Amino acid sequence: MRKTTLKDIAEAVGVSKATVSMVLNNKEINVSESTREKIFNSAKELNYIPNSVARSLSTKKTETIGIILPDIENPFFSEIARAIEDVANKFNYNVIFCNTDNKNDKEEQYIKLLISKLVDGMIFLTGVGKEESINILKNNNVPFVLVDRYMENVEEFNGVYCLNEEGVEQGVDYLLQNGKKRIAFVTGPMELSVSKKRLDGYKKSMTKRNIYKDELIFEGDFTTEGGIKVTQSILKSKVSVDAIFYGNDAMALGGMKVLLRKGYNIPEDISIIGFDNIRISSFVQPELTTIGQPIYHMGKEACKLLINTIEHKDEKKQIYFKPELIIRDTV
Amino acid sequence: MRKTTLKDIAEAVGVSKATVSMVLNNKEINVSESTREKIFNSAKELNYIPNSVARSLSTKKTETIGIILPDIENPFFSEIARAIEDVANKFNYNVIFCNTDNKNDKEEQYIKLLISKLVDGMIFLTGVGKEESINILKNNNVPFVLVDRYMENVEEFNGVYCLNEEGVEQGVDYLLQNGKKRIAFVTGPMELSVSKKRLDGYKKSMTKRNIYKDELIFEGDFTTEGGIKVTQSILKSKVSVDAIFYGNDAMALGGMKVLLRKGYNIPEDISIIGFDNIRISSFVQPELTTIGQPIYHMGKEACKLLINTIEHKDEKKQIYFKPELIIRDTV
DNA sequence: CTGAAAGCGCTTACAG
DNA sequence: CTGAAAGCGCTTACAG
Repeated sequence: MRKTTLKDIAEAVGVSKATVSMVLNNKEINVSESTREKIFNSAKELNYIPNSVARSLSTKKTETIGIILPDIENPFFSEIARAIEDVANKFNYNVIFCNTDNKNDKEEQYIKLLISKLVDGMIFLTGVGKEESINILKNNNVPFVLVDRYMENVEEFNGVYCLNEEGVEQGVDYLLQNGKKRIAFVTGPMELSVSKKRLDGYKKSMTKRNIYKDELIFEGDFTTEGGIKVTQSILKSKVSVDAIFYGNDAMALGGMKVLLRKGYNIPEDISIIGFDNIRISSFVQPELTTIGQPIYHMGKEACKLLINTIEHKDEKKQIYFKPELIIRDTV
Repeated sequence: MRKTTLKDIAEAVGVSKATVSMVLNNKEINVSESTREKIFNSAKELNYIPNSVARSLSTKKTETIGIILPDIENPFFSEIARAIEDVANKFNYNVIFCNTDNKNDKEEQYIKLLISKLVDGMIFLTGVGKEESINILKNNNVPFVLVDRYMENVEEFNGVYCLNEEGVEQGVDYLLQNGKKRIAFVTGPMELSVSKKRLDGYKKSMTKRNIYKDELIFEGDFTTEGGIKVTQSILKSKVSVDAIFYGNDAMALGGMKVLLRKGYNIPEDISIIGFDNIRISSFVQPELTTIGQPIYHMGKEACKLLINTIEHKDEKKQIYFKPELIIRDTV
């Protein structure tokens, strides 16, 4: 059984394909009420499902946006992805996700794939990437928005950002207020611009008080497994610490697990603070104190911004969000 | 700047579009080595990115598969989604995700959308859905595979299943071996076939020993928030229990959180067991004892099965996985 | 060795 | 009120 096409309906009703197309797309045209009705009925009867590939070829629009992210399994990204999908859907767009694992070559490959699929725009949830990628996008005139990806000349691009430095400063201040002095900081992968920003916030705060020490810095990888490993090596290193500031919640969760298991009481023996406020962080015991990003909101705004530029070609815009200290039980 | 097309290359090199197309697609044709080279060079120079929408219109293939799932934010689904994407990618397919929140109308809407986009096949990670959906797929000749969606006549469909009943029986047995008698069971939403299967396993085990009681059954919703709520009401209900078997890990995590917070020791005061073995369940303290599904493996096989039917139209096949008791710290 | 032509299923000026 | 025709950018028989 062949799929039904516009032509089938046109023949069934006895009008041209053009008329059918315009009627089904609710274009403002003069068609008698009776043929209009016949067309709709016939479409229904024949179970017509329009071929949007054909449509896209002629309109150059696909109503699809591409999302480039490191790993959909990571709760931060699945939360933000969900937000993006929700608003995309509201505006009748749908979404293709591409996991890059923060690999540059994968990113470039996916960008080309998405261009070849004629996506109407892209959102980058990845903090790495060469100029090269951006150039491909520019050359092909595809609108895009960056999320927390810091570039040289930020005003040239649509972007949604969180004030990472300030967030970390808040956290360090809070730890200090609670009498902590030896605050370790666990960074994300240092090739990510967001890792740098967060570390900068820490350095700034600590240096200001003359208590900054290189030995308190540890490099993690933003995963829970990574948080476990780095915490084990902190313990092994014999560096004395009374608090650990993890660059994100996923690592903090791993860290808590290790510490609890080794018999530490949190926060009595050691304080913990994270960054992100992913959903699960309030579902563990003790609940994780963290610097909250408005994750869902950021995703929403990123998607709105993208759709706006797709549809109205507005000027470039940057949106900044303020992270917020979420006081729970680990400090 | 207009995007470059086959025609541009053809003109630059001085051959026909057909030749360019065949050369770039590495078709077996007789072309002199020199024109072949010229074509590749020109394509590179002009930054040619093929228009796969046009390609799809003429080939009727999109190299895209659609995934229907309840919610990408749910760790179980993001894990399995990632698995699917990994193998899809290996075979040069890519993937569109659609979140249905287990709503029938959303599912139907997405199915039509995906058909209109000419996806080559679909994977259903959702346990609800009417016959209707399946009929649309059949009528449009789109291959699909079901994951843990139990239908009347299972042999008619490609499917990947986990032996849910047996898994739960194993868990109950293990609890019994550990001297537990008053084992509460928290189901998922009862409209999901997988919830029913798991409850059946529990009933079977308990009835066999004559210790089944209706009052020990509670209905949850498979989310962590739901696990928190249901656990609070179990505590309030004053039904005495010495173990809680949660229908999935997400609820078990919520439950553990509530119990720990109320001062219960796990497993001394109460035993907990989950189902799924999502990644995070080994990252909490105490580590969650659970019935493990081979999540990644199931996703992989589902995707392989789909691609196989897309490319070879093999006969229908069902793959069954055995869940496995993962002994950790909560029993 | 290579090209002309038809076709995939739509949309969109244009014409009457 | 409605239709004929061109075009979107590819692929694929077919012809020579």
